[in-house]
Amino acid sequence: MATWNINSVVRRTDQLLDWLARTQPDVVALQELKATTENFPVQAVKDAGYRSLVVGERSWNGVALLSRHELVPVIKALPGDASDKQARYLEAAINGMLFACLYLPNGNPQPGPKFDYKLRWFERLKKRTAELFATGQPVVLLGDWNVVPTDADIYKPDSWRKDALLQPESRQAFADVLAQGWTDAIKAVYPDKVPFTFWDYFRKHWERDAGLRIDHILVSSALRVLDAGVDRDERGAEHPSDHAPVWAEIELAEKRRKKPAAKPAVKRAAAKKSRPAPKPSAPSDAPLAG
DNA sequence: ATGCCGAGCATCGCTCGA
Repeated sequence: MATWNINSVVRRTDQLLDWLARTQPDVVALQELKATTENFPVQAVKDAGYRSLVVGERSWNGVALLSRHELVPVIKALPGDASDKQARYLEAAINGMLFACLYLPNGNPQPGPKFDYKLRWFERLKKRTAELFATGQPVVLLGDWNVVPTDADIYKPDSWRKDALLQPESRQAFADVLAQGWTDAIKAVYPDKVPFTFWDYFRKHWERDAGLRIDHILVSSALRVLDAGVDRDERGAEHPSDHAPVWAEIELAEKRRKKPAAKPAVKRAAAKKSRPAPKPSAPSDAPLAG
């Protein structure tokens, strides 16, 4: 499975199709479609082997879930404020698991009404994720969280200190979600030095690997993370999104008791940890996504 | 303090993103 803030699905349909064909994730969460539901490339995605569930919006926002398997809609908006019409949240059931695709408000400039909206949205999200975790069912939260969780998740924290993504309130809200019991998939695989997921278009930040980690995959306690990573090559492509896809391989936690033998996927994850993070120009890790 | 880049559109100048 994977999550990708694609920054216009119309502008980058070809890149999306190439990436799907190459990496073949089972489930994909997309954010910042910048397209209405009608303008989403449903047929091209279908031809690539994926069903799609889209909550679009003209010009801004927009989220979608793609799946190779049957995809049952659960909710198409974050509960808690019927007046909030921004297309930022979507849940679907796939293969007995629940997938939530979220695009958390950016919140800049800060302070101000946009930051207030971000924090209110986060409070609504915390309620929903607490409900989902409490079911004990396998649940995955994927998306652009617009939060740099700690100073270790950004190239140079002091240069972004006033940004909404680094504010103590934003970080506390993210920590509150994690404290419900979720596992941060990237952090689980890279406990020491995490890979970045976003590099803005300015000042050759990509070329300098001056990035941020703001796209996150959180899994519930019914699931176990086998491996995870970032498809950095997509950020180095022609006319790229400013975000790279983040992927994770998971399995049901109960499987561990049934199959105690070591799995190759686990070995691969262990080997990956011992390597230094690749440079932007280096080929990305094998982009297999469960 | 600002623009830097890139995308959408009520398009050639603004808003938004992060």
